[in-house]
Amino acid sequence: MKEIAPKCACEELHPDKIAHAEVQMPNDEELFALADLYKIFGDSTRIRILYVLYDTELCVCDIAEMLGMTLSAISHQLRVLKQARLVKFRRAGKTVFYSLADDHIHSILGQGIDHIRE
Amino acid sequence: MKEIAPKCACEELHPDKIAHAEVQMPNDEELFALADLYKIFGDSTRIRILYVLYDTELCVCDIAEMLGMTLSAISHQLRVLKQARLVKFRRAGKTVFYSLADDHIHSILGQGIDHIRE
DNA sequence: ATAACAATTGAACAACTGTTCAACTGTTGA
DNA sequence: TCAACAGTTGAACAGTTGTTCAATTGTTAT
Repeated sequence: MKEIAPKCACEELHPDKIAHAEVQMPNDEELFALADLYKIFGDSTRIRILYVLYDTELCVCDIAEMLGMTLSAISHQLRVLKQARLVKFRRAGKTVFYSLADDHIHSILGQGIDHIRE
Repeated sequence: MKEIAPKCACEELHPDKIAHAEVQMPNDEELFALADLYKIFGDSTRIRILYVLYDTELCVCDIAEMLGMTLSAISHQLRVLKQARLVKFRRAGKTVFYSLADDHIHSILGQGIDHIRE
């Protein structure tokens, strides 16, 4: 547990609370990783891509059409989603089909929409 | 269900998949709201604030001290968290104590850290 | 080979975001 | 009333991000 050097007067009023909070706090590495994950979901284009892939695979062209955006814009975002391992892909001839990387992504998306609708 | 006008050749190969995906997709309003929520979590300063508040209330000064940041920077981010209704606050004399808005935020934070650690 | 098509990539640009700094508000105690 | 302190706010700045455009890759069919 890290020692906190009190610099403001109010801090001395509740050092116990600070100590307690420090224990619960995940380490910085975990928190930065978590922020990075949420950052991916925090863009409407990317989250719309994830939802159109919710239960099917689609090619880049289809996604662009459904979202009313250019192939290039979608491809750039698919690259981000690919690097974050949120989607996987397979090539079939000229066409590349994308789909969600695993069931875990489903549950995150499911919880997300539950939160918004409640 | 929206009609999709096929513009690329590959789309005609699987119109059934497109229709299916369209049904599952939440509406745009919901998706933009969801992206906005994730955007809040997608900043390391804000997510660190949320985690130090995980099981206690703290004043702005304490949070700044624990995160090694200025009062001003923390105050700006607390404003964002306040507007998103993720934290609440109470004033006690010169000091303002912040805490998580409700238990629901706890469960979101909990799922987040589970995902990173698994 | 060559043309046509799906998709990717890099550079450039505008829009957005987070921190800093300085000025300010509100509360307390002398 | 005045000084000290906790916190807020707005402007400015640098850094980041998402889209567009043009050029390019890779695959298929002729």
